[in-house]
Amino acid sequence: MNVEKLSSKLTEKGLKVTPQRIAVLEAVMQLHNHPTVDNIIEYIRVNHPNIATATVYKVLDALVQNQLIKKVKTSQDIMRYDAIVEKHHHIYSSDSERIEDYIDEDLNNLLTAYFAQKSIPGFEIEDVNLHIIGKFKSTDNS
Amino acid sequence: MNVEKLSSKLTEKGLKVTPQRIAVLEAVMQLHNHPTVDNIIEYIRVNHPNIATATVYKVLDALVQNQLIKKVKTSQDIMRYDAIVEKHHHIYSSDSERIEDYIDEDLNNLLTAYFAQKSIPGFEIEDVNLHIIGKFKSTDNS
DNA sequence: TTTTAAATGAGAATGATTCTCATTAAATAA
DNA sequence: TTATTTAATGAGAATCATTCTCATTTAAAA
Repeated sequence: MNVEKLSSKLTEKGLKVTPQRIAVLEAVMQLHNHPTVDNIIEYIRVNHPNIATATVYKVLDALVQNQLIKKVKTSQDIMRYDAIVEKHHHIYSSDSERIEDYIDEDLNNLLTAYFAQKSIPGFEIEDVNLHIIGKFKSTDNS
Repeated sequence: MNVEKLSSKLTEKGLKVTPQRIAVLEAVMQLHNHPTVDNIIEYIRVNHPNIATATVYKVLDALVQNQLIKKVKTSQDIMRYDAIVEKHHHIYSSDSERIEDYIDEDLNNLLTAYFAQKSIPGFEIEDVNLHIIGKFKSTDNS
């Protein structure tokens, strides 16, 4: 995604367009493996060596607030981020920190239908997503 | 759950039975709201004022390793724990840190059936659980 | 342009978690 | 039961991710 498109995403949300915000947004989009803040900073500093750590954190917060990216829930105390806004689920490795996206329209439909029919008393559902835990069999990356 | 039962849970896993481990296990079981480590320490120190912070962390790790409790995935950088071992899902408040358990046998069956029929290439599923995000309507606690 | 309000940078501060290591205690063997 | 062994605990320091502060800079509006 080019700078113009990234800029317009920010503008659409009423956010000021700054080089730092472009860089962070681009980084989260390029780093497909649900990057940590460290991953993001490392990526950005190649082309943008002076960006402050606190700036990256503040930009990430702003992007999350405006739903341009999402936080990924983990069982660790470091935060990870996700640039995919399309409805999807996550596959978690049980023997590494690998997290993959899982897009499955049938599953979405199944869950939507299920909760259309079965509501939870005292609770208004806004979103549901499945966490799939297991082991990646292949050899390439884990 | 009494001390004998808690002890035998530890023994079954090959863990030494210590007053600290009993106390931590009991705390996580008593505190039903997916407590933070701080919640747990505060609870324990009432009857056990000298337990060290590091001990609580170490005991929690040991209990998680031995599957007597579970870590709860969150979008925050503090860890929360869950003493329920029964298969269940989680309801997350979108406007507070409240997390509730969601037990639904029909949903379990639906998901099991779905993934019995539809496998994920290169991945061996060990567990799936649903995260339900939304708003609690009631007034009591949120 | 000028103004204004917001974003950034640098480093200090915070706070959850981990580490270290001497001491203590649980489980096992005698 | 007592001695032995091995692991767990306590205390506080250390670490590390994240947040805060505030002076400076910059984007966008006037």
